[in-house]
Amino acid sequence: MQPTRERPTLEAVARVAGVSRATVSRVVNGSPKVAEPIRAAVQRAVAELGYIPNPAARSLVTQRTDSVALVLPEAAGRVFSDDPFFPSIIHGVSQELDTADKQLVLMMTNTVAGYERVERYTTARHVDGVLFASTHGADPLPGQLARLGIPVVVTGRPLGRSTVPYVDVDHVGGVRAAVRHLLDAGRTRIATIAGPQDMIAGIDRLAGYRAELAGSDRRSIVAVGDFTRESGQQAMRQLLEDDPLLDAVFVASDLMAHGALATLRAMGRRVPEDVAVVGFDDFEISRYSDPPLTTVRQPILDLGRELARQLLRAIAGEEAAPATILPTELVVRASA
Amino acid sequence: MQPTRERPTLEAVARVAGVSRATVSRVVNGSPKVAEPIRAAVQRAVAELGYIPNPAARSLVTQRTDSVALVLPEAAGRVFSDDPFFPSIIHGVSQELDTADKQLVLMMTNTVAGYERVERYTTARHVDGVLFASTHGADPLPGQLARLGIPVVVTGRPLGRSTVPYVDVDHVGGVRAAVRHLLDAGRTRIATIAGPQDMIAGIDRLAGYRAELAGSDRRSIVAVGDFTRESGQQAMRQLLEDDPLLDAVFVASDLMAHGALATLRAMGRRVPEDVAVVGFDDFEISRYSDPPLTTVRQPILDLGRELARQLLRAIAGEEAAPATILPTELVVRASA
DNA sequence: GGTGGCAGTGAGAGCGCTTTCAGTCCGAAG
DNA sequence: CTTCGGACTGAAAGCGCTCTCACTGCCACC
Repeated sequence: MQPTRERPTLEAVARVAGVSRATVSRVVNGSPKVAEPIRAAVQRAVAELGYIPNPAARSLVTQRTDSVALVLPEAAGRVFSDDPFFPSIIHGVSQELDTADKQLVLMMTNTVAGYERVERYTTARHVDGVLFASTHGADPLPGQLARLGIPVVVTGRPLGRSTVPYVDVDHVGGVRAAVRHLLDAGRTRIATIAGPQDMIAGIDRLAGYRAELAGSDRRSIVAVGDFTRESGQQAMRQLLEDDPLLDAVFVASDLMAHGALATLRAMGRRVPEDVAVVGFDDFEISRYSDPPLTTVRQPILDLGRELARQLLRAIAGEEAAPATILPTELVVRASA
Repeated sequence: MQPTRERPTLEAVARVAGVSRATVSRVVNGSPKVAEPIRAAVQRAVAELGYIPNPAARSLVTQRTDSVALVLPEAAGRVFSDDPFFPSIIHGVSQELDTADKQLVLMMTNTVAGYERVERYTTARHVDGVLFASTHGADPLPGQLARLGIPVVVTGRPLGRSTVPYVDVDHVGGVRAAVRHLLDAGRTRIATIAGPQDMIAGIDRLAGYRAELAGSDRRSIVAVGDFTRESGQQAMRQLLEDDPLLDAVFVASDLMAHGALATLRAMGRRVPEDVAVVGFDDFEISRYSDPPLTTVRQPILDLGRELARQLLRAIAGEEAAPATILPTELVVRASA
């Protein structure tokens, strides 16, 4: 429409303020070595012209972009159906980045092509650092970028030996508390619906279940799901078939727990009278299920924030902690 | 760590290929006017050096950034608790942007400071265009940016007279179908839980309810919520108090509908025998409620995609459609 | 055998900013 | 009254890329 009014440049501001470009630059970037009256004059000129620095020009010379990428695997529907995990991560990351005045570039991938795009984009130094959330298996990209000297932080302890800094929650501790709760309540046949065994969250939660059970004389009864509601439904059926007399089940995710609840209801089991159920996540929805779900709370928002914080630290050149573990906590409601 | 190996520049590639920078630039950008043998030589050099163009340098001269911003209001918890609306929008936008090889910069705001950041960032031409999702009331920023000549598209018909292009769903049509369904089933006292009246979605859905009811001899019974589960619970109590004999309720969002379901259960009403309930959204969760929720499906993913598509069109200089309306559809399940 | 025209290529001028590096100007010290 | 140092300021060199414009061959045409 409008002939896009010329955006003022440093040059223009310098002219108006009667100083050199260098001085304006110093004022804009808050250098301390500018005399007060001149600083004021420049600021007046900046305000008058509505000057805003051109980010491209700036990053061309500074080699910084003041933005970071958050890479999410766009795994089969999981990402954004009704699983609030990624949204919370995004939210947390965004909050933290805001305070540092950095931009958030979101990248979702599943296809090989998309993967390559991420690689190109990040190695092109289009961003100052990269965050990876919830990668399956042993993803090589984080390590690869790290080796190129690009700051990287991932969620979840990496599988295999990787030296990439990560942030995770205390899966094992949370699960053990959950299973202990079940044991303390006198439950004798405690089953579990585990998560995918190519993700650290799935692996660790199963390990926690086994570890706590090992201290008792109960045997383990295991079915595996993929964190989705359907898989929880399915796995619960399996479990009931394997041991019709089970009286408790620890489910490795809230969504699967809700699936399990549905199956139990369909099979005529009362919760918690016949079967106690404990989940893992503490999603909002679990406060409203019937019955409300006892679950292990993991601080996902904080996970996102911590993730960003560590990356910012690395970008600033500080040594990032190689590992940060956030606490989990059992939230007791009606289901167990 | 590693002394960040020098990234090769155009210059380096030109030297290796034995041509000028201009020619390399042409090859990299796919200009057709380069002789085949030279093109091949350049491509070989590019591959050999692992050359990736510096985006900052490029956008400094082209005035393009190949990225667009998506602005979300970080309204009181709503954004990312367990409401999959924004996640779906993001997902849709992201998909469409991917195919155009553009980057997605996510910006969340609620504070005035954040708002100003968005303004600075977007007017600094840090992005090629801006998408706004679900703004409350008559937000001035979209119009303001549009006036600066920056491509903008918003979700939801803007309140007030604004000329900003928008994408929305057919709220009224969907609601009318829902209410008609209730009427056809012989329900006589049909109430509604409306959404916030400072959002077009809230306004239009209430209008649809009134419009359809106007064709019958039924009177309207209205309570207002804010799209959250809690407000739905609350509003349902209100409604039951206002008219203990109501036998149906159209709820303007699925989350509120689930709240209403909880209240109805608590008050001893059977659904759908005593009270029929219809929601609006068709979130994943509504397939699993007890009973499964009859609801109006709105294609949120498509909304996001269309949003991005319109913006890309505008960025490409094509005339964007001033308004795009996506269809809604009644999905009948057990609750009505 | 000129003259045009065209396809392909290269030189060079920036895009708007940061950052040395070399002053300039003063007050303090000798 | 020099001399020095400190505190500022400005000139200018790029950062890596695109794109105009001029130029070189070459072929077609009269």
